[in-house]
Amino acid sequence: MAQRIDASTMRQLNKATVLHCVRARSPISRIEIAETTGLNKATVSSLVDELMDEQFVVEVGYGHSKGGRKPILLEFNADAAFTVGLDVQITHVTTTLCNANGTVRWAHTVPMDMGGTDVQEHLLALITAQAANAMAAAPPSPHGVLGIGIALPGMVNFHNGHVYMLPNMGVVDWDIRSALMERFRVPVFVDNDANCGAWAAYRMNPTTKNLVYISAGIGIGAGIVIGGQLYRGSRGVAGEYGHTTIVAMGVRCTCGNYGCWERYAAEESLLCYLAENGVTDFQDVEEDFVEKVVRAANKGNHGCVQALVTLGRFLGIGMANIANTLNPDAVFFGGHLSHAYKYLLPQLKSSMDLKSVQPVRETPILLANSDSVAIGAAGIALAETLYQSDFVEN
Amino acid sequence: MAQRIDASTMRQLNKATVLHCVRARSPISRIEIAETTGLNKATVSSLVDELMDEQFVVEVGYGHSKGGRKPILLEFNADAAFTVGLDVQITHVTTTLCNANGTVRWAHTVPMDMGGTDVQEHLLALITAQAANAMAAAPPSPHGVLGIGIALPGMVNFHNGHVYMLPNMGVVDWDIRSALMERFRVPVFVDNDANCGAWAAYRMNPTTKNLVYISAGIGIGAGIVIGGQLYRGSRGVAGEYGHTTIVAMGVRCTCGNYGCWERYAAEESLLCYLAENGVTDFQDVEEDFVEKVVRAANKGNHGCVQALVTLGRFLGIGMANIANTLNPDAVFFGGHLSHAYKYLLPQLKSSMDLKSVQPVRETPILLANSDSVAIGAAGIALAETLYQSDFVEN
DNA sequence: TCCAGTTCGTTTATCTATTCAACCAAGCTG
DNA sequence: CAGCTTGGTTGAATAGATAAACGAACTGGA
Repeated sequence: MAQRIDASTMRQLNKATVLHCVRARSPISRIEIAETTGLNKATVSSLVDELMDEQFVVEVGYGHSKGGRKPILLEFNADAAFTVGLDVQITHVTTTLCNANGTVRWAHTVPMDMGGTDVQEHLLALITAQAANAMAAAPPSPHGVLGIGIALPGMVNFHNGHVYMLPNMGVVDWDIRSALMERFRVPVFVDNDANCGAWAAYRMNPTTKNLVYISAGIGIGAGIVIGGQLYRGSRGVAGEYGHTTIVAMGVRCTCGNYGCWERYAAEESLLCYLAENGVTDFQDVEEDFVEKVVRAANKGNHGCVQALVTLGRFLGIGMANIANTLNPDAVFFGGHLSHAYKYLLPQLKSSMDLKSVQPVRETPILLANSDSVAIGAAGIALAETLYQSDFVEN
Repeated sequence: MAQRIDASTMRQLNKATVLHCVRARSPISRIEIAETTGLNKATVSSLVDELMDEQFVVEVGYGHSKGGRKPILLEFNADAAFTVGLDVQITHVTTTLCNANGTVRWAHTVPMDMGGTDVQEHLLALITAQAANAMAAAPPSPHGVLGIGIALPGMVNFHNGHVYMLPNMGVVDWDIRSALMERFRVPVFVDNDANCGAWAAYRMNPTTKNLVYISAGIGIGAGIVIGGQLYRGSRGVAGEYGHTTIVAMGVRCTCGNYGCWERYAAEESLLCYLAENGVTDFQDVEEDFVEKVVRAANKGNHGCVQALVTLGRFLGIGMANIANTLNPDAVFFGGHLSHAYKYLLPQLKSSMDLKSVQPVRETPILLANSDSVAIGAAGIALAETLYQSDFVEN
């Protein structure tokens, strides 16, 4: 229950509103904040004072006079606090140090050699070492590193920090969050990689309050942002689009069912389509598989182009399904396969146009930033630690 | 922007919290409210006073003493206000008068004869007459009838009150809300029938904060409740599950695409499956089509049973897709086809079990109440007019 | 029957945070 | 430089929540 409001929570909320306003519209004067938020200018002054004490807001100079005293311009001091974000993939781990605006201040990628004995111990050691590096790289700041966010390629329950399953890593039922919390003095958060990507997409496009981030690679997952908040579902596993049926009675999937989307639109599917088109250069989904296919297509290899077109068509079917059901402001396309966007995007857009109901036809499909998963992981840690300035709407 | 909080909004919110508490836990004493909400008992007393002035809360007697003064028990006065809800279907219109708890106090169903000349004028006249009847049937109450909610079978934008399209009625692009607002002195709200069903399902199961209501009949639509709020999407057309592809390169749909879910799991599909199983008694989707098939199945007609099983299987595929992607607390099954639940439900459950990823396998599939759409329409009108007690969490 | 102890609910004083109005600061315009 | 305008601060007024004291009503034991 709770949800009661007393004077101090009222102030907290208003302070968050002011901070949000500064963040969104900086540089901005106190008067403008008062106008946009509806708060009295006296209140704004007092809240800004507090925020300046906490060094989240700084005065950066004067604006132009409109016939009277010049306004003092305020800005969000993004370097007042940092968080660390890790993107754990099967082949490598990317670690970023982001400031409170989600700007990357330090980044590092190391390969992942899963050859070891105990996968879990290996993962823990790797994550611990990388996060420690990032924390050490943080410049001096008033609040330091607030937390660590970790994106994992599998089913993860954010709320309890449990891994349901990491396919391709052979990990099942693991309380990774507790294991990591012991190793750091700052809070640790774990989430699905697609959720992290979705969060990054939202933070970079704050007006896009409803969006879906598709992570297409070895599998297909999605992160869903609704009303400016990550929607994780009742058990934290929303967004498992990979195993939705798009071809009833279709090809058998590793999950035991038939006709799953990721059986038709993931990396391994591309391998099939290549074979169907007479391209036999690729035997396996190796490290730079997608990039190599794109390079071949660029050189005019017709089979590669055709395979990519087929893949795009099936990817588009699933995306149209998403547009029809969730009617988001935009769909972001990420994951390893997004490196082939040049060939895939036209197919995706045409599927969206053909397959979706009229009002959602123009749903934009946008290419996600390649390091957005790690940035999003850091962003989730930020949102969870820094007071919920995101609780407050635009 | 806005979202600022001052003393009076604080009080409003706390008042809503108290009302919510009374509604959820009645009969309840002031002390218990203070304990569950965290508010001070003096504050609770004062807020309860106000709510009693407004007659939303009444004292109903005394509770048992715990060794001291007996607590005064409070209850929500559900009959303090009413709303009207209409479920407009192709064959008939159901009108309900509901109190502030969503309890039906008056209901009436009239057939819809679409034979007339101007469909829109006809609809307006019918809706106006029925709603007026319902309002006249309202018993005397302190707040009277607060608003009217109308569930329409098609694509509707709740926010601007526009109809995108009512298939089977031949209506396109119609500002029905404005037309109706002129005719009443209370606010009118229009929404998709599935959204109304979803809202009713939520109000009857307030702990089920994330749910999907499937309306399967001539077409298939869904209403989505996320975090205790209806999710309508960016353009108000979320939930168009009927035209999601479940059989890529499958049978052609009326929408122009191939393999849409509602091509495999709506009423007309049942007709096909009947024919495939040698049942030729049914030529068309007439009034009581589904009921008749069920009756025949009950009498042991094997072809009818088989057809229903096949239908259930395809319905289940789509439901599993929903469970995988939205991971709701429950899926509610409504619409005309739900009359065949006896034959469909086992298939649905088995599909859910087979087709969905592990953590969502036990997602319950519940049969929706048959008059839930009209009740939900009234409920939406209530939520929009009565102060947003639903803004407040449990 | 009376009194101590307990619980429920109200009343009064205090505190916190917002707002309003007055005021100072610093610019522009003529 | 005077008059006006805008930006920002200060102090009184106000609204609402809380804490503590108090009254009401009940239980149980002597």
